[in-house]
Amino acid sequence: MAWDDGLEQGSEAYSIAASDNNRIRVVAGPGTGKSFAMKRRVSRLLEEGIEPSEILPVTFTRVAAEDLHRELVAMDTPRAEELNGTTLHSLALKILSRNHVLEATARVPRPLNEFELEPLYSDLCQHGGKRDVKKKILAYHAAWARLQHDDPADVEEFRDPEFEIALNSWLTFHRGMLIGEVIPYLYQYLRDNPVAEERSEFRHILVDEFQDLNRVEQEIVRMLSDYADVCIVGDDDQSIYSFKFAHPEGIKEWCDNNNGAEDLALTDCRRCPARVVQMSNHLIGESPTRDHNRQLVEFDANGEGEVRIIQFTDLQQEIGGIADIVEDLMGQGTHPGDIIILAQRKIIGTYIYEELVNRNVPTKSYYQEAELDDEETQERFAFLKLAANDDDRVALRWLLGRNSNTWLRGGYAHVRSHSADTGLSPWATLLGLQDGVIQLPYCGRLIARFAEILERTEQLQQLFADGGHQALVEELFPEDDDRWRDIRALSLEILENEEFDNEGTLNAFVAELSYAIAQPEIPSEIQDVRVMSLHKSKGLSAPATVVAACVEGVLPRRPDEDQTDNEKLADIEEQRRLFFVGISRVKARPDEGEPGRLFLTCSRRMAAADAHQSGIEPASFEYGEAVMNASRFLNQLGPSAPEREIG
DNA sequence: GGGAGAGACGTTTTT
DNA sequence: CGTCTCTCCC
Repeated sequence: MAWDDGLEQGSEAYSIAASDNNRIRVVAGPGTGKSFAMKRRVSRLLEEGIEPSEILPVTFTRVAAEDLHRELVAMDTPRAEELNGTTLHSLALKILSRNHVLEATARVPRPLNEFELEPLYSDLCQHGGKRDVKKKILAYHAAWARLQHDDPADVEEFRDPEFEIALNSWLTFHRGMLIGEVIPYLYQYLRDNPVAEERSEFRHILVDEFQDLNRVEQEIVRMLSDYADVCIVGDDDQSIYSFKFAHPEGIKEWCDNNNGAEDLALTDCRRCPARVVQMSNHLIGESPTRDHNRQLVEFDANGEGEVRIIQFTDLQQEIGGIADIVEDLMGQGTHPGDIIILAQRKIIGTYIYEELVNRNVPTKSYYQEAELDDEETQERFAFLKLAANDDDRVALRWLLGRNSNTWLRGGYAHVRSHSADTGLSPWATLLGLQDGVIQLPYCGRLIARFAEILERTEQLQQLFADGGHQALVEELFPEDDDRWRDIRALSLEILENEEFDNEGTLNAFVAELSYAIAQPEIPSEIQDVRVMSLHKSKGLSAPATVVAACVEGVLPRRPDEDQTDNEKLADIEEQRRLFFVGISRVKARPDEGEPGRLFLTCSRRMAAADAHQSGIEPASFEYGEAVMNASRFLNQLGPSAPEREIG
């Protein structure tokens, strides 16, 4: 298919795809077809013979990158197969792994799993205990994300230079990197090497969801852009990532910082039915902090759509009511894959998921998957890493300490300093301790534990030598155990798809598996009702959308008491944008009998324990139940919103 | 290095 | 309300 196939000349989407200005900004509201326009632009570049390796399409999530790739291939665009859509993160990991970059950064880009952070907290606990260590790590990330690192006027409350030196030293010694350091290290490398070949590697850069990038990410885009044409796309009305320090001002100021930039906009909401467009406009228009008045424009062919707002007496009723709605819709012929249910609390989403599963509705839950939540699974995975590489210092450190409250930090400190002094690896040092060649104080338990680790590791390596990857998977993640069913499935998938079984090294297998765990695949063929958070729903659309738990305390959540008034206001406004993102998922497909349906539900009461557990602060408690008011946002949907129903 | 008891904290989420 | 974390003491 040609890049301009079916594109009307002079239309907004056509201009975006066709423009050869070297700086383009596109502001595009929800449902206005920005992915479509981006796709056509990339397609044009490929058709004009630009090398795929010289085009860098940056997306916020890997799912979005895959979508772009798949759709281009489906269009039969020349060389689309070779085009790699990527997240800034995987780009950063790739660049940081290049040999000349490894030397420049002096750090190994081996990201730590969440669970592997525990011994790090313990080893650094002299800096104020686990809680403070976590806060200081967050402050360290925050400073990077906001590019305050080199600013002497840095006011970050929990910054602690001594701590950061100790953290860096721990990570250097253990040959690891925090996930949040990956972007900063790429930033430093590019900044310090202005003529690095990476800075002129691309001729065309396209960035989606620009409002969700933080400062350091935006700066990386700038540093990659000296020799490239750049097209950024975003919408500050959909900025919902303040927790990762997103810098939505960047998209507003972008044209001022890029002279001669062409400023384009997509305003026709081709996705949503008219009522939903009107309600979305009204909701976002009520924001006291919004500094413009962009409106989504209705797409007449979509029709009015259907909207219901329902309040239930308690959470059980709401969950049952939502399940009834789903069954009704399916009875009328709606495909389960065309229904999404958004709940901003995992516990509520999980109740809905369980109710639907009980009623035999095909359902999938998209809350953070937990392949590695279980300790036994963590241990098996750590052993796998160690069997692949006995100098995996992070895995070894974790395995040594895991059975102890103190992570055996006393003895380990001696092992570490001895190892640093002599240049021996921790593994070699422990072997020396075991043989009595090396003597260090307080290492009794450490040596005993190491003996177990050594035995198990040798056993696994023998197993691998005899039976290959398959034997190892069967040993570590045997069939019919829920705890590692997911990780087993991922392992088998890798062994099936790749030539690992005979060819690949154990190291390569472990790397693939780690990558797969960090970024679980989302199937492109959707057969199920999808239950997820509002954040996850970004980029999706569905003919039937339910937003559950539209109550004060959840949506909007209650801001922290110790915040300033301005911070509280900013918090509420981000929640408004979150709700805006949620309701604008609704897709009208009138010719297929799907008018586009939106259900906003809430309930009056829920169990106090559930409320506590998920951080819901209700209006009040009565007889062990939380009493909740309907969300203020339901009052701000304007005249197109229907009367509230009793559920 | 480990156990008992007191106190803090709890949400969403990307890589 | 229940779990995690920290402190104190052995």
